[in-house]
Amino acid sequence: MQVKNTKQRKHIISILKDASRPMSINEIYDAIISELPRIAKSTIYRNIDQLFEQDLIEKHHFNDNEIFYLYKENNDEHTHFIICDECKRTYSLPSCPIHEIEDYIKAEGFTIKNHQIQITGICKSCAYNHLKK
Amino acid sequence: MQVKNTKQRKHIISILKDASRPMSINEIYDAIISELPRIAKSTIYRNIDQLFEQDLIEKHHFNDNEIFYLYKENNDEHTHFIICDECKRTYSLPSCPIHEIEDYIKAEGFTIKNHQIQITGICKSCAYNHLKK
DNA sequence: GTAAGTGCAAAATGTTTGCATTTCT
DNA sequence: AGAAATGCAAACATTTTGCACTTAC
Repeated sequence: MQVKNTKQRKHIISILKDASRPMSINEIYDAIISELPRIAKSTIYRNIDQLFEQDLIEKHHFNDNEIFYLYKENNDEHTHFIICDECKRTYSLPSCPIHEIEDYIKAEGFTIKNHQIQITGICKSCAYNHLKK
Repeated sequence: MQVKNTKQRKHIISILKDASRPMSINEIYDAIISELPRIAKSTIYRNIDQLFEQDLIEKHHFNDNEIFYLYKENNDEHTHFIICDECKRTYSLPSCPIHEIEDYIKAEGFTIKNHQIQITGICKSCAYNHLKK
């Protein structure tokens, strides 16, 4: 099945590429609607599904039901992030912790397709600000 | 606000306590329906919300929208899970990969409050079923 | 007795699907 | 021209809400 490079698709990709953080369907929709006022949300769903199938984007779950999508190219070195609950700044991890247990998982006959890590807490500078108060 | 120990609540808690893996709303519903045929799903939603507020259960997201709930008491040893994209069965990890990098994170002055891991893929038996076809 | 919780139905959300039409190639 | 994608509306699925009734305390 051949993928066609429609203007809707181009817009969606360009929005995801420009984003420095994972975006939800609604955020993508809001970002695109001014340029393509007639775009249907189903078009975004279908494109997102396709981009995921093509392994061009990754899914990120944060708090609740909403799923956020990140263009993989923007996460080349396979970085994971820790997020400060207060200032929402992200800090990257020096390595992928999953790597450590990959062999075990493989040995169990499980093939990893995807993985995600969320670490939240309080960063150094927010903790410091607390002390000052 | 006082929490009442209704039979619905007791059943939900007992199902979660008996479960060795995180369960979805539908799984809880299916497990309970034979004993309480008139229970409404909204009752389960409301109880789950309450249990979460009370910090008795934790939420686990895997790849798609469904959220799975695990009784905290059952996860004392701090287990993480991997889930098969196909059969949705969960398998537990032998150790917490975050532990490995905890020292690094602490050294950076970051205090971890919470963390989550999602690993998805295809399990041994689903892969085997593919081969047979 | 009273506040909290339940069941039910309806509403609100979020996602998917069918189909006629349009757009890429 | 033909396959793939779109927009729209309707279908589906999931979660939340309003309300009269029931239950735990």
